Amino acid sequence: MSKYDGTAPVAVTVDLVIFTLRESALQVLLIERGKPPYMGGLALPGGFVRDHEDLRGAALRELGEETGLDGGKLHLEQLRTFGTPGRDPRVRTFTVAYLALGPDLPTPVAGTDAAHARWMPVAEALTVELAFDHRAILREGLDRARAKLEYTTVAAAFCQEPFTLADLRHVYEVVWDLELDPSNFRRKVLKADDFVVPTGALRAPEVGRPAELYRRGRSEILYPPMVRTTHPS
Amino acid sequence: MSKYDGTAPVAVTVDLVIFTLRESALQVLLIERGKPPYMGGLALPGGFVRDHEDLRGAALRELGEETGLDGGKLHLEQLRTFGTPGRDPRVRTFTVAYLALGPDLPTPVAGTDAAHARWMPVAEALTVELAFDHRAILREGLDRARAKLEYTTVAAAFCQEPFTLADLRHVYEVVWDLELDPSNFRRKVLKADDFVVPTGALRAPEVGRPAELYRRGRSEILYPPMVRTTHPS
DNA sequence: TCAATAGTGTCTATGAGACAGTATGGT
DNA sequence: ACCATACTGTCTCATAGACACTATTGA
Repeated sequence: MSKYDGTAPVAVTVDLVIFTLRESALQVLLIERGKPPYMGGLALPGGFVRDHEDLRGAALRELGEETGLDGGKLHLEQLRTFGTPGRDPRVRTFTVAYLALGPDLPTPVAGTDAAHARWMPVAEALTVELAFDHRAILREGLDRARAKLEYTTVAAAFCQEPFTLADLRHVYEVVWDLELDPSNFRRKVLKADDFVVPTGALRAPEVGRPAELYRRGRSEILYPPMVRTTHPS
Repeated sequence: MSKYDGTAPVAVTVDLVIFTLRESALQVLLIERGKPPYMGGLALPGGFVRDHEDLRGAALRELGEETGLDGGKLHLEQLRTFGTPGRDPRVRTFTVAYLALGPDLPTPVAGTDAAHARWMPVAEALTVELAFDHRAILREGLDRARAKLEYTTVAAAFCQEPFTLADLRHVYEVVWDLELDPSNFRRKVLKADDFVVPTGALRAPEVGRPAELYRRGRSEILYPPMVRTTHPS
């Protein structure tokens, strides 16, 4: 039996991997750190969990502070907890990572905590140096997002309502970095139960035939799943 | 900017949802608590994360202490972190839940921390009262295990090597609580790339034709996935 | 021989990839 | 008229469910 009682000083934080689609690229929100350690370096947004706050609540609060947005409208899910000793040089810190997905979010507003926040394409963010173990967290967020497009309807979380099937297809194409056949994609999405619901309205693009508009349906799972591989043999 | 620095007293623990197959039932390891709170009540095994230990390491250590088994041979993955204020009446406690899967594990040995540990069918464990929020954690562990059988090869983690395809099929049948067609199951498993590898040996059952024996293959993902629904239409 | 389980083969329905063809807007 | 994109339909192939059939053991 250990004499351990968990009273050694530890800190618990939440860190956010916030993805959006901007300019046909998957982008992640990063902040420039205003204090040590890693002062001036780039990091995922996040902060301490407060006394009477649950984990999701802390994530929602940080989301609001960093993006100026009502987090209640975004998809938010817990990713994983990171707690390797030494990941924060100051004190033993456990961080509960969250993944947030949303449609083209506003550029963070000056005069708030988010003043030093900016969007960066994920492909680029994975190559630059990030504070702490944030690169690994980002990597896991990306893997999770990619995987979840397959068997859930979260792709629609990237779309501003109402949206066209082409909008939705672009989400898959950008996140998975491949091209999908428009007609097969359409057949699959419309056959799936309550993935999207038609509004009856149309949207005229810059060129070409106007497209039907949809909203997100009630279903959270996508069955049969969308397949990423063109015959993995 | 918050004046918060995370120095309020908090504890970080790991809790384990350990599943095995015993007597054709999915069972979970529970301990009888020897101290308050919930003294005498049933709970998931777990304990404090130590100073120089990472989260997975803490989970492996607890696994060894509770089951007397080398956790390195089991499947172990992080489930989710629970930290709602008040979930532990003593102090703000965050618990990182882990899911462990293994073949028919030994009954915990007396004279260790595991002296008050016992296996209980999951169906029953979900109906009895458990300490803290352990029922919710157990529920998530079950959901995760069920989901992962679909698109990963973890089902084999429940089988002692070498095993027959019938053994493997029983895992699916017990965890999913349904019956699968033996021949279609066989075709699917053998067609999947490196799910199982033949040993060439046979095992004679109590009755019937001897079955070919297999070991776990290298693949962790199962593609195409095993489907649970008989045409969800 | 029968009972019981392992393993093989086949028919059919469904769904995905490929892609031709039609519809509807702007210029 | 033409172009670009939305949408529809069709052919083919791969895979899953259903299930008949054969194989191999012990009683």
